[in-house]
Amino acid sequence: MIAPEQVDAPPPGDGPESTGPAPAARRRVRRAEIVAAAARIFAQQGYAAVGMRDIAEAVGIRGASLYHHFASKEEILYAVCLTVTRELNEQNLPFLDAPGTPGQRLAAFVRAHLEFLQPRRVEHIVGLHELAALSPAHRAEIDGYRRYYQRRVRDVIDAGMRSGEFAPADPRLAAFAAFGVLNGISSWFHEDGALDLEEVVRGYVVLIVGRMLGSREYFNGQNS
Amino acid sequence: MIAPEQVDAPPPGDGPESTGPAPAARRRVRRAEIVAAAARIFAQQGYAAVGMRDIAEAVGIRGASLYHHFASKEEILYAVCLTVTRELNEQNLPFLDAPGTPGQRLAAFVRAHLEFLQPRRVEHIVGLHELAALSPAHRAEIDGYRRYYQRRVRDVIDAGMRSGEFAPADPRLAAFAAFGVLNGISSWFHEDGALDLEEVVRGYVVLIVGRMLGSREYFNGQNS
DNA sequence: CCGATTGCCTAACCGCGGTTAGGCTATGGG
DNA sequence: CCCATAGCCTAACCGCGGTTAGGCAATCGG
Repeated sequence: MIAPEQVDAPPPGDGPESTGPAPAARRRVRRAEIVAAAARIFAQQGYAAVGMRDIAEAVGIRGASLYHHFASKEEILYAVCLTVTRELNEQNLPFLDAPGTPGQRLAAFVRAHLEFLQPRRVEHIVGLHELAALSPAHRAEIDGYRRYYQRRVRDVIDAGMRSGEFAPADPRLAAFAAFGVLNGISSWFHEDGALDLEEVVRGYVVLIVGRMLGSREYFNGQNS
Repeated sequence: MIAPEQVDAPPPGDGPESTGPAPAARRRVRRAEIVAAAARIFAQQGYAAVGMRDIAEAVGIRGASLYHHFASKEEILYAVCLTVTRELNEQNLPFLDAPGTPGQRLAAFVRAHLEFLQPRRVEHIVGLHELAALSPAHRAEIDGYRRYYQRRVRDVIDAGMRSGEFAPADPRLAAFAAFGVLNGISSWFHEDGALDLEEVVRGYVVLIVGRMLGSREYFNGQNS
C-alpha cells in the first residue's frame, strides 16, 4: 500500500476544550513540512546530492528522526512527485471538460496550469527531473498521471482541429510543443523577475491557443 | 577481465610507414569515448547516481583508470556540458547572421537546432538537468553560453517584430516559449518513435516561426 | 635498440550518507 | 492519574564510491 494516510480532511474541530491540534493532524502537517522542504532542496541541488541530514536540518530535526515520518529517502521523493503530479491532474483537467469550444477550454486550462505551477515551482522541477530516481513502481505511477494529462490535452487539440477552430497541424506535435512551452516556465520564471504571472498567462494563452493553434478568438490579446 | 580488446578503429594506414594513429589523437579519441559513454549514463540515471566504475565499465576499463584522462568526475560532466553547449553555439548561431529576413533566418536556425540535437539527445539532457552538479566556475561558463544563445534568438525575434514580419508580442515571452518548444524535444523524441526527424523539423518550423511568431512565409507547410 | 612515457591495472583508503537500534520526554486518552 | 504512544534524540553501523598509490606491459621517439 502506498501512502495510507493521504487523507486531507481538515482537522476535526477538536471539541470544546482544546489540547492543540489533533495528533493525527499534527502528523500530516509535519509530513507536509518535510515534503515541502525536501522539494525545495531537491530542486536546488538534485535528489542524489541531498542527504537525509540536509532535509532534516531544513525542518529543524535530526536525520534519523525523518524515519518516523517516511520509510526511506525515496519515499520522500515519491511524496513530492505524487502530490504535485496528482494535484495537477485533479485541479486542471476539469477545465478540459467544462462547456465551451476547445479553444476556450484550452485557454482556461493554460491559465490554470500556469497559476497552479507558480507556487509549486520547486515541486514541479523535481517532478520533471528526478523521475529516474524513483523506484520502478513509483515511477510507473507518476508516468501514468503524466501520460494521461498529456493525452487529454492532445485530445482537445485534436477536437479543435477537426472542428475547424484550430489551424491544421499534427496534433501530436502541437501537443508536444504546447507542453514544451507550458513546462518550460518552471525553468525561468521566478517572482522577482521582470515579468509578473498575469502577463505571462495572458501572453502564453495568446501564443499557444491563439497563435500556435490558430484560434481566432485568442489571436490577439483581447480576451484573457 | 572485461572486454580486453576494445580497440575499434581499424589501424588507419596513416601514411607511408605506419605506427598507428598519432598518440595525441588516440588520447583525444579515448576522451571522447569516455565523454560519450558518460553522457549516455548520466542522462539515463542522473549524474550523482552514476559511479566512476560505471562509466569505466562502459568503455571497458577500470574505475581508477579514468583518472588518466580526467582529473575528477566533475570534469567529465563538465566536458559533456561544455562540448554540447559550445557546439550548439558554434554551429547554429551563424544561421542567425546569414542573409535573409528574420523569419528565414529563424527557420533555418530551428532546423539546425533540431538536427543538431537529434544525435546528441543524451548530452543535451545532461546539459539541461545537471548544471547544479557543476562547480560554480564551470557552471557560470556554461550559463554564459546558454544566455548568449537565447539572447541572440530573442534579438532576431525582436527585429522581426519591429520590422512587422512577425506578429506583435512580448519578445521575451516569445523567446522563452520558442526555447520551451525547442528544448522539449529531447524529452520525448527518440528515433524508434512514430515521428521521424524531418516531420518534426517541418512541423516545428511552421508552429514556431509560422504560427507562434506569425511569419506569413511559414504559416503553412509550403516552405521547408 | 633503449628508455621514457602512456594506458591500464590492483589494492586500498576513507569519508559520506542511508539506515538501524535503543533511549528519553511529553502528551493525551482512558 | 497512569501508561502507551508520538516524536525526537544520540550513537553507531556499514557499504558505496571518489580518489590515491604504486606497479606492469606496450609503445614510440631518439
